[in-house]
Amino acid sequence: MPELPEVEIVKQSLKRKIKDKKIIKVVVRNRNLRFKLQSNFEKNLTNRIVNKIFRISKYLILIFDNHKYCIIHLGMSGTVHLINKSKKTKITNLSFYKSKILPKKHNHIEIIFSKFKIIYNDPRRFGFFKILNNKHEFKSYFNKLGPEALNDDFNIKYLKKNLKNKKKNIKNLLLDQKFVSGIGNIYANEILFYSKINPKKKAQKINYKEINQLLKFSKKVLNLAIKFGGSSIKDFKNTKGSMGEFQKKFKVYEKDNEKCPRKKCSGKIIKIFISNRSTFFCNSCQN
DNA sequence: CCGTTAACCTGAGAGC
DNA sequence: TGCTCTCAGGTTAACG
Repeated sequence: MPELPEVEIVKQSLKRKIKDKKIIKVVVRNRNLRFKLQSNFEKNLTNRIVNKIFRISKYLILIFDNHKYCIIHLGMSGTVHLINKSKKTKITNLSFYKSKILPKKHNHIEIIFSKFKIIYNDPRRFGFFKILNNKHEFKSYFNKLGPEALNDDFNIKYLKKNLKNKKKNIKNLLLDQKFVSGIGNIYANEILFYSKINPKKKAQKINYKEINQLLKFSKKVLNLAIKFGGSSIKDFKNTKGSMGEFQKKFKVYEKDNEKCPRKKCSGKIIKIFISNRSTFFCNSCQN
């Protein structure tokens, strides 16, 4: 699920449900996520009240009443499900996989509250949960991340200063979380299309006009995706408006062989691989 | 220091 | 039907 907009939607949904609620019990079925789950994980969460829940780039962060932190990363295939205890109804289903029924064998963690529970499901196990003991650990954990794409410190000054010495292509740079955090493969492709920049272009050759375009569309595309509830989210209830439909707005992602969506462009969307990641762009207007 | 590649995992879909 | 191969929204250790 895991680019910034999808994680934001998960956060919003969770926040409404679990803020100020007490965790009664934690059940772990498989500790072998991307990093082995800490042995004191269950103990650290049990009987804790969730005081705060927020997001940093692609990470979810919970702060408990004892001032400890739990950070969550969804990896490639991690999904969070809220299930009401009484009716056994699934009130959210943030599902990457198209199958309606979630394979139970990948329900690795259950966090149980009094009236409902949260299930973490992750077939590929690239996601992880980690307890941080205090503010210092929290700060040092996140200081390796670059500015978040939606934040004010991802700005013209930052790009002017930091693009000129980068020899790698702009697409890889947008995916580099140490350079800018929150953007993943879908939105990197989309942002470059809107900005009319070839994904193979060397970052140091990005000119001033393109810097402005990149900034403008990074923020526009991510905000629009949040507005539409992220991409590929199904059965998403308890939210306002039409949600989880941004995949219908894709301009280039998985649109190879289609005509360029720009009316005045006669180009075609082509697919290439850049560092083993699928890359989609118009062979005419993204030069 | 830099940039690229391989590796971590499972499941879906294509091709034979 | 079943086998093999490729690909998937992420990150990072290891390498040149």
